[in-house]
Amino acid sequence: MPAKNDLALSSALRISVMRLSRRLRAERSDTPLTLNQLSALATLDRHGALSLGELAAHERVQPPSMTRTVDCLQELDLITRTPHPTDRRQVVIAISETGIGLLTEDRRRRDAWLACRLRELSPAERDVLRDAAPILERWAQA
Amino acid sequence: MPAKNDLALSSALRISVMRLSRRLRAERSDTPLTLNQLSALATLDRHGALSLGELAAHERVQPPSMTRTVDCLQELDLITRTPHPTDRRQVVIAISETGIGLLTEDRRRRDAWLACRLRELSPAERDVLRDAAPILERWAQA
DNA sequence: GCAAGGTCGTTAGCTACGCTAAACATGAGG
DNA sequence: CCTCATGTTTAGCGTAGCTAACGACCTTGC
Repeated sequence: MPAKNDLALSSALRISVMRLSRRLRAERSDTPLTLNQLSALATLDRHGALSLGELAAHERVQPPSMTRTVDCLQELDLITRTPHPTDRRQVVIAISETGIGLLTEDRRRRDAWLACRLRELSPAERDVLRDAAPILERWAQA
Repeated sequence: MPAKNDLALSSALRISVMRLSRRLRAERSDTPLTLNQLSALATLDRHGALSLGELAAHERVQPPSMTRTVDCLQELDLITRTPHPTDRRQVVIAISETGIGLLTEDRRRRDAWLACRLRELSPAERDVLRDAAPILERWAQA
C-alpha cells in the first residue's frame, strides 16, 4: 500500500478524531466538571500524587493551563495542594476523598455516549476498536 | 465480553481521542488556516455547495460557530457566499478556485504528523486503523 | 392581502481551554 | 552573597464552542 492510501487514512482519522472530540465535549454528563478536569482527576487517581508539572506533562498541557484546571478542582475540594516535602518550589497535587467519590460515582454515568455506541457495534467491530485504542493512546502520549 | 470491559474501552477511547485532538490542534501546518477551517473547506470540496446550516450540520457545529468560520474563509477568498436562488433567507457557501488550490496544495503537507506516525506502525497496526477509521467516522457523523 | 408565526443567518456575549511571556519563589553553585 | 536554573503562578491573548436575541424572509390561516 503506497503513501497515497496512508494520506487518505490520516486525513480520515484526523477529521474523525476532531469531530468526535467535539461530540464528546458536548456529551458531558451533568457533573460540574469538564472532560479535561475529569481527565486530570482520573490521572491523579491512577498515578497517585503528582507535582503540577508532572501532571501537566501527563495531560500533554503546559503548566499554566494545568494551574487553572487544578485551581478549579481545588475550589471544589476534589484535590489537595500540598508543598513538596524537600523542594518547596514544587506543589504536590493529590486527589481527595471527595474527588475519589465523585470519580467512582461518575464512572457509572460518564462515557454513556461512547458505551452506548459500543453496544451498537458488532463484536468484530468492537474488537477492531479494542485493537485500535492502544495505538491511539500511544499517539496521544507520544 | 460483559459491559465492564466496554466501559474500560470507552473510557480509554474517550481520553485518547481528547488528547489526540489537542495534539493535532497543536501540530497544524504553516497554513493560515486552523484544522476546523480546513475541515469545513474539505467538506465543501467533497459535498459541493451547501447552505450555511447544512455545512454547520455536516461539521457537527451550531450555525453561529460556522458563521465565524465561514467569515474567516471568505476573508481569504477561499469560499464564496451567494444568495439562495429561491429562498433569500439562505446563503449558499461554495469553495472557490483559490480554496481548491489551497486544499490540493495543502493536502501534500497537512496530516504530516499523523502520516509520520502511520509510517512508524507495522502493516498489521495500519490495517487495524484502516478498519477503525470508518467506525470513528460514523460516530463523528451520527 | 395580510398579520402571525416559523426558519435562516447573523450579532452579541459568555465560557472553556489552550498558549506565551514574564513575575515570583525557591534551590544549587561559584 | 550573587547568580543562574527550575517550578509555579499571573497576566494577557487567541481560538472555538455555546445560547439568546434579532432582523430578514418564507408560509400559512384568516
